[in-house]
Amino acid sequence: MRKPCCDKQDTNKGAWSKQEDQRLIDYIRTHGEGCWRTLPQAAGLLRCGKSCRLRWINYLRPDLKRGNFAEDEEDLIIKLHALLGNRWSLIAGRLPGRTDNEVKNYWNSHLRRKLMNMGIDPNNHRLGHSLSRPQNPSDASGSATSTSGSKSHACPPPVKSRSDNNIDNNNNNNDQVSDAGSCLEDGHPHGLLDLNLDLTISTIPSPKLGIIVEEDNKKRSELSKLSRDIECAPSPTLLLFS
DNA sequence: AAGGACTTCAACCGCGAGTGT
DNA sequence: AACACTCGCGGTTGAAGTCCT
Repeated sequence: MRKPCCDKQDTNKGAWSKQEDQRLIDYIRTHGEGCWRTLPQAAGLLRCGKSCRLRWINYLRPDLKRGNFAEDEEDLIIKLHALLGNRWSLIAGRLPGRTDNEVKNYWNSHLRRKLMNMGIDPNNHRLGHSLSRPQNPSDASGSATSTSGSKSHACPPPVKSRSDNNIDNNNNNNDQVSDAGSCLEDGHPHGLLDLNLDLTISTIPSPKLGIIVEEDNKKRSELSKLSRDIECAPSPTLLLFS
């Protein structure tokens, strides 16, 4: 049924060359983002649109802040993960210059382990006792490699809902924000947590970022909406980092 | 110095949502 | 209403780099 996103035999795969990067940058500079399906041909790239989009978003965008995560960014990711679970794009939306892929990788390679070292279960942000039931036998040592890390969900994602619509789908529905075991699970009656949801590292003002800021505001309102619906016990990490 | 184990991160894949026809 | 198509997301993979013995 679904057409493949690209004609696989005619496309390059793997690492991008400098020339490819330059072509993509040049094209987007003159024509702007969007229409990823037709972009590769228009830009003279032997890549599928998806690949171009990913390369641009995760690597070439001029507003990207590359390099190590600052401590406040780490704290914010941990807080937001406690709140939102593995919604990397939402989390990244609160970190100017960071991408969902970057945040996801950083979580899996650094922050998971950091939390585990602190005796906090990175999946549900609770202290000790619930610390990782091993997801697979080989992971029982507790060492979190990035790959096994991303495979594991101590609190398995419930019904998979890609859109954040279920954020809006309120009330009588436990899986509002339950994937990856945010603090909303585990059946305890929770008191209302006074979460500070203005969880954003201040944005560097830039005219180029107009669209991004607008997008960010959209996500912010989603998040605020979410916060209204949330009843959540203070998770240890939220307490630790607040 | 060598090579195996482990870690990192760019890139790919498959799926679901949204939208147009 | 049903289908086709594009876009965006989260999970996963694998090459390259680093560490350890």
